[in-house]
Amino acid sequence: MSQQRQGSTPGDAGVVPAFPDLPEATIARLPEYLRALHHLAETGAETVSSEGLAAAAGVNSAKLRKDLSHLGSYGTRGVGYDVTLLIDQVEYILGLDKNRAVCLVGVGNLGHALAGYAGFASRGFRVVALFDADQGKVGDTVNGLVVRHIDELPQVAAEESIAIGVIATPPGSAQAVADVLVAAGVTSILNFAPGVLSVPPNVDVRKVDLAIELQILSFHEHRKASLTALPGGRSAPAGNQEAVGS
Amino acid sequence: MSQQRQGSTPGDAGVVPAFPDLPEATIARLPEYLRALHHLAETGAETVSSEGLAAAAGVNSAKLRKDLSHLGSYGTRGVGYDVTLLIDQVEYILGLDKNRAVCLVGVGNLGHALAGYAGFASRGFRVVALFDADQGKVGDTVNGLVVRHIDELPQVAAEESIAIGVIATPPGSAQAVADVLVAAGVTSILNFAPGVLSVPPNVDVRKVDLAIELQILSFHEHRKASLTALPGGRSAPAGNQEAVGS
DNA sequence: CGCGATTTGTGCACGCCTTCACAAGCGCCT
DNA sequence: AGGCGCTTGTGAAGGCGTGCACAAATCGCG
Repeated sequence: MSQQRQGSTPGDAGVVPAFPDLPEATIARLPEYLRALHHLAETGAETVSSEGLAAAAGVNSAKLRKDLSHLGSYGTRGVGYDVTLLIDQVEYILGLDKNRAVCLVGVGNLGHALAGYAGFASRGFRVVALFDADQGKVGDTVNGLVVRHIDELPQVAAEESIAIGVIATPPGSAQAVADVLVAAGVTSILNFAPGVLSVPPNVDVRKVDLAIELQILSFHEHRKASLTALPGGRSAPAGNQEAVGS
Repeated sequence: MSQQRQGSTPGDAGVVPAFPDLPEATIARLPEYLRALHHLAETGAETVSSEGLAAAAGVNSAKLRKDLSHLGSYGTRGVGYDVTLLIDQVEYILGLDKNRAVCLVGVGNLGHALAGYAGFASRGFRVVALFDADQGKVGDTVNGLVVRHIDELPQVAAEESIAIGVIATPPGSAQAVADVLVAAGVTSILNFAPGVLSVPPNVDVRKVDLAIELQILSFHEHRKASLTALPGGRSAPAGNQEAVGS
């Protein structure tokens, strides 16, 4: 899955959450449902069946029904789900009704692209500040935002009440940046740098490693190649003799 | 998990794979182990214990041992794992011993960054061709590569024997690009465009949606906020009366 | 007003994955 | 050469997620 997850602040034991504790797998699919719902709303659909929404989101209809049932009963039997009602409900659960401020650290190759990524703004996230440790980049304007030095992060984070930080630095700087973010009160981090981040248990970290995705695809290429080589009849690549040999 | 997965070509039933069919969860972790191993090798370590490698990769030691046991016995009891031997073995399994050619379609904001992403080259992937449908971008040079028109994709893919394609186009163009890639013989696709791709069952698709990651973090922010609101004693956000009401 | 068509919500079983706990094996020290 | 400590590899148990299949519920029509 290529992401870290942290504990769930069991500090004040005894106080029951009073918040729908959805399965992680369901949470990970809600954004996909939301995207499909917005697409349906644009085409003027009033209601959707679980079958239709499931197809639009690329999942099984039974899975979708079970996922949605976890947030309550928002469908009508015999009819389907009210599109706009469901959109509101999913956005509420995901906390997207509040416009969330995000800061980005590391205005390199990737950070530059992330700062201008339209998909963030269109889904309720505002990138409100850019930081970098390189004085040569401080002062540059990227997508209408001025790059500030990372030393200003604590002050800016407090002013703008930033709760989510994105790390797009080289691997060597990632842990130090994470420490600064945590010290500044950031409680959610999206990390694009390879490697494992160490953070306090109340901070959530999600990791996206672009190279890992390619490596997983490479494995499947390898598997497919070794499969088609045998029945196909071309020269098989000598199996795995030099690799399996003890 | 936010990714699609396709069937496993059960066409020629009866022919046994003769390839270690690892659990998907294990495969997804192998790249992380590999990165940790390379890091250890750079520091001059000869061997690692499962405990040490697990810590470096951010997982449980029992999980790591079970994962590695699926590829065979490459550890020595009482000592640990030979770092270089394990690197070779994991790279062989992932198919990284062959230098894999990758093409990238969509040289926009994100595509520009991906074309220059150092993490690809450093892990055995060569971006050998860039494509775009916009004539205004065709001819530009990005990271030493000339952007070609997408109509040239089939020819170039055949010449360079490209098996992996990366889609970094706007959502509306993603399906059309996927169709072109599949027709050109590409059998693995890494898709950065939001939405569901429809491809033949022998093609593997992995999806990375940057906004989805933020939305998942937003959910956890929402959850954490609603948890600390109750015991803390500030004004609770009125529960979910307008949301739960039928 | 009742009936049938349709679709949601869910109990249940199955399979995958994780985690624990421990036997088996290896090297080192005496 | 023997024993001791350390580490791997794995059997078993538990938990989580998926998918099936069906009862419950709603709408529309006659």
